[in-house]
Amino acid sequence: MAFCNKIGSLLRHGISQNAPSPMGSMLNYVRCMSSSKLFVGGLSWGTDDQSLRDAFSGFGDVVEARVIVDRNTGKSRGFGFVGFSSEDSASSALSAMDGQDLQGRNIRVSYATERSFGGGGNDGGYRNGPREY
DNA sequence: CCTGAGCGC
Repeated sequence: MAFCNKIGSLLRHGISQNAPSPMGSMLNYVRCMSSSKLFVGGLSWGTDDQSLRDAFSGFGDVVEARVIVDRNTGKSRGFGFVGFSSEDSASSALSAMDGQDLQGRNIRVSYATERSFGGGGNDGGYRNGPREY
């Protein structure tokens, strides 16, 4: 998995030798399993989980497909996540659906920053500079 | 009701 090096480099770009919080440092260090998860942005307001999964299910086995909605209003935020069973399917779907049209809107597909480590320690502030168009 | 950057508790 050569992707780990690339993603790891991107993630390590935001940390120094010292980390303010121990848990936060762990979040930064171990993040090597996001190779099969995709972040889909620029979705239409009417796009839901099923539509997202149906759109990506043709490129591989979609393990997880979720459109993020606001917790307060319950409205669609316009972006979602798609998890594949293999990296090959993920990369295939990424190159195939990135910048394409979905439900009348141009979507942006990129590797997602796996949240993992759920618990309450919310650092926030990391970004995957995927590609400079 | 309009909206359009952005990473799921």
